[in-house]
Amino acid sequence: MFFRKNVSPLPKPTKIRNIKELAELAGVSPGTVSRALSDSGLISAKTRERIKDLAAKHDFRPNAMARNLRIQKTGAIGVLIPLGHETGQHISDPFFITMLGLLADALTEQGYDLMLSRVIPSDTGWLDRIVDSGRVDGLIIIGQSDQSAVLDRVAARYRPMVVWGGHTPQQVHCSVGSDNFKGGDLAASHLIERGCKRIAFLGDPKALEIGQRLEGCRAAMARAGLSDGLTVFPAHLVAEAAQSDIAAFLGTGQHRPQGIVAASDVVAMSALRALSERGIVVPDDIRVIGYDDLALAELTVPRLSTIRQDLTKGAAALIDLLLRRIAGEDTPSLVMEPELIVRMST
Amino acid sequence: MFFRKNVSPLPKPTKIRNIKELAELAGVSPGTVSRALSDSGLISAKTRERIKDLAAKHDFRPNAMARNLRIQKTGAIGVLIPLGHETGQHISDPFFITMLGLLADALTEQGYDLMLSRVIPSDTGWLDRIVDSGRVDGLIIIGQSDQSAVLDRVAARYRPMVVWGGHTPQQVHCSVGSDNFKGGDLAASHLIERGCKRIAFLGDPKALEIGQRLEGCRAAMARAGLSDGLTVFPAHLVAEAAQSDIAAFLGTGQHRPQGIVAASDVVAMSALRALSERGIVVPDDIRVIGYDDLALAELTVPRLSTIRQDLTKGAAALIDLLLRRIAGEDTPSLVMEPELIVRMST
DNA sequence: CCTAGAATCGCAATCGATTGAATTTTTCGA
DNA sequence: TCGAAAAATTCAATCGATTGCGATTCTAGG
Repeated sequence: MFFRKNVSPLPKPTKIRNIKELAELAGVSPGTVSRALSDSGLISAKTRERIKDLAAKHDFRPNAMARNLRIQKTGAIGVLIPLGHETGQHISDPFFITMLGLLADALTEQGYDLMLSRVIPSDTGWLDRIVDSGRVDGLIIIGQSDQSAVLDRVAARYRPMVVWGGHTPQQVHCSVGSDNFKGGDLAASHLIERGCKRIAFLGDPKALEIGQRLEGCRAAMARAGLSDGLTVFPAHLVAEAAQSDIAAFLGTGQHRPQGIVAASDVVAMSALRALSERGIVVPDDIRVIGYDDLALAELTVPRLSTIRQDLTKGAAALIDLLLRRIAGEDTPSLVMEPELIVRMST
Repeated sequence: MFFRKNVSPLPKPTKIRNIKELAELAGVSPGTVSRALSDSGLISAKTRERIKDLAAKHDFRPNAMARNLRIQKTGAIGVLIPLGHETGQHISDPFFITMLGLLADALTEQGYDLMLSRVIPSDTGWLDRIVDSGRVDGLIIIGQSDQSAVLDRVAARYRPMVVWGGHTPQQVHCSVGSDNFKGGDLAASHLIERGCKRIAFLGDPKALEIGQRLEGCRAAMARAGLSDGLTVFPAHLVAEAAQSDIAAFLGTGQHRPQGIVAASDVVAMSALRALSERGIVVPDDIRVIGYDDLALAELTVPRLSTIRQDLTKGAAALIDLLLRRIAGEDTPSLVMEPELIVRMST
């Protein structure tokens, strides 16, 4: 590890620092410049063009902070990732980047900046601090984690906030997500159809969404008269940890499950590898189904069957609802249909 | 897909909107409140505590925009992901989330916000616009992509900017990254040692870093007298695309390579699956080595040998250098040693 | 009890852009 | 050519917090 010098930079000609300087350079008042730059109809076309050209020539752009203060808007949307149910979790989860990428694109398109924060809720006021800081015009929260209470409390006083995750009848906050209960049901039903009688659920049900997926599995098992066949293993979402946990779990010889419902594709991937290393063949010996249908699901060996959540549609909905809330509207939550994707692992 | 109503929210008691209101409520001047809240020594301990308590009781936090304007700082660092060499690329690459997570943690710890932007450089002024918008105190750019010229030009006038990626002797901008040439050399040498005489390089060398890795491979091959044994296949970083490309490439029967150097772990993953589906056994038939050593590399079947870049150290260095640049220092670039990690795929 | 000097606190300018109201300039019909 | 309406521009207040400087209060020594 060593340092290398960079070629040294060049100086630069004088620059316009604010709207006032640009104004006296153009021989008009600051107000006129402001209106010209913002395409106000109150300015004659010729001076507007003149000022715009001048601004372009000096590549001047009005100060965003000053504008924000006056307008009382920041032009930024906060995207929060609460890591409550899993302290010390590093988001190695590709789910986040997929969602983040979609949000970043859509927000940029709408002219908003994206402020990213990972929050590890130490106390109950973490969300209030962010809301009251006045740094964002609205908030998108990815996953309730185990913080539903906090979300509900804040949602009661702060409108421009939308949450990706599960939906419960009594919740106050506006959410977007797939029907996790139905998704879990779909997954378990699929395994049952394939002949599985003993099924393991891998995932930590403390997170709202995952708990709902588990309930869905339970319902499917009950319907099939297999209520006793479901085992829950609260595998962590962290890939490395899940790895050894799953291996240990599957070591329980004769009661080995015939099917695995993983709480996410990443957990499923961990399971696939653990199984492969123990010489257990998927899907012949054990069938595995994931959740999310990330791009990764196509890359596993064998290709992963999974429950698809349409993240593209989800991201679009999150932003649509948020913008409407910023505009003052009171929007309902959105629950999307999950879809069973059958590939090679079941 | 359907909507569900949320429970309606409650009203709230009157709230302090600014420092002035808090001041008259406390019977002091706004200036005093400001000083009290910012722990200025010019205020007596008792009034300071009194005001702080009052602020806490009304959970009042001074407006960030106003503060920013006055202080001439935003408290935010921009993180940019240029997607130049690959139009339409969706960052499904776990590399980004790994880096982003590390940066988010470290920046939060330093009291900075993180503003994320994905940029698809349409013209040559994309970076100037961001710099001049005045929305951030500094910039971290992840990967030069094919935009080195733009980076150099802007670096000449804008100091608080650090780039993750490759380093060239003539570059103007400050960069942090591993020695890609040496990394490529390491990868190819390892395969050569294992007996490979025909090696394929998978990755698009238009991106600076990847081009350097390729050069490293070339050097290793030349040293071993195998200059003719290297084939380059410009596989896209996009997982799905890489998939079919790689499969097509490996269909070229008798000249099939004995080893594959993938430009990243994600590309390597694609290769592994393509091989597996064609019944080609790794490492017996073909050896595969990746680059990055992401968490994913532990989850592939078989576990992926790879060239490790210490992203934790890298992220820390990016931020350290950036903060020093913000403070006015002129920092050199940092080149870290890559490390060969041998697992099961070679 | 008086006063120098330190400890607190208030006053008012400032950051840079926006915008309603006032003012000046232009336009155009009579 | 005059004057009123319309168009263009200027003026000045405002957003909310920070901070140098001046004013006031307090402390303590003589």
